[in-house]
Amino acid sequence: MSLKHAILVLLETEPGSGYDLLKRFREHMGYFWNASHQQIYQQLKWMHEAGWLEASTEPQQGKPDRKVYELTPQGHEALLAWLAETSKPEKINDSLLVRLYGGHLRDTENIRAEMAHHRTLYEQNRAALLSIEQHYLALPKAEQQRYRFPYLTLRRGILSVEAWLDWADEVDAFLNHP
Amino acid sequence: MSLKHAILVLLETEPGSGYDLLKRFREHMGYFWNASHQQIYQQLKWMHEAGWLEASTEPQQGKPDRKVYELTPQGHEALLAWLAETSKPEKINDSLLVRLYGGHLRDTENIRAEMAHHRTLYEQNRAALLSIEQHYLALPKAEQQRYRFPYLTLRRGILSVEAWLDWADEVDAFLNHP
DNA sequence: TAATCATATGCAATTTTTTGCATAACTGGA
DNA sequence: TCCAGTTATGCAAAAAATTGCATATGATTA
Repeated sequence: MSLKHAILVLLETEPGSGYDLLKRFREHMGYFWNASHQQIYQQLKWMHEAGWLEASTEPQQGKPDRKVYELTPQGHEALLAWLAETSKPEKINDSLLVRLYGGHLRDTENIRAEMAHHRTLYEQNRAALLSIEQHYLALPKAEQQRYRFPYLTLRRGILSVEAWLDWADEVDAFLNHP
Repeated sequence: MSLKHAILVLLETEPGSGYDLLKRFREHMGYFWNASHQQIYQQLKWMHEAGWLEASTEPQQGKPDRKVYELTPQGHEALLAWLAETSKPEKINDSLLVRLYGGHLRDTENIRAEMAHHRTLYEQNRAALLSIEQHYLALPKAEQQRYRFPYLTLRRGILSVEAWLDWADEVDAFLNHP
């Protein structure tokens, strides 16, 4: 219900194309928001038709034209209205945990392998997030002030990934002492 | 894509009605799986038509009949096939963080109130999870062994909620020292 | 040199989820 | 006694997300 609003937040900071948004979701919001390119282009189309966004076409040689979107006053209004709403708690659907819940039906080796695979992904993710944090902490105070809210979301990502890894340690210990 | 499989896992442990499943999701899987009653009844209908489930109708006086579902051999097969698949990382879409990312457009009081509201929910959740854990730890060893996989998912819930609360402390400190 | 990855966009069909409505009785508290 | 909550199920429509397909070029790498 709020990919539209996530897009509004990103475009309010800086105008961009669908592809730009895809990269921003992946690079800066990967921990708390995920969207496919199809989803993004669909929503941009809808938002443009609804008058939330204005599009300007940048011709490029050899490649399809880049469509750069930015907020209209109506888009800005829609964003402020959404920010004023009361939010519902996050809806979590984590299939890894469903699969572990049914662990008695599985081979322990299979569980171990799945955990190891996810651990690798989480460790890569942690490294990426910590590197972004280092970059932020090296900024002058004025710049830090500017990115203070994105930084808070980054901290959430870091604490969350670390909690996952702590849990994975518990699971490994558990699987080794049945 | 896997509410069907979450239902299979629950029904494999113990047959039940749609309403039973709703309660089990809420009470035991609330941390990692959420589904509405409409969604559950729709999926049960599909799964029954697909031959994954067998239904028996328990007449009740005054109330609509209770339909108790249990796995057919095909349902069991579908579950095992799903458990053997390699799983994708969890898809997280957390609107609270999108809203915080755009915090510069908001009133600090509004952010504080939203955080306080979610904190209350997480604290209640933590208390509930810790109480289930105490219950588990009081069980005789044999019973603990039986519920070892659900217990691992419970630990995930606990670590995860605690990480959220730690983060909320950071956010509060941050909002008080701008 | 072939294959893959990154850039850049989009349609169409299907599946999944959400929202709104509908029914009906029992139970506990203000 | 009324009101809210719990038990118990479901349909229909709309919105959102996924999957599969389609196009086209430039850069890197095996």
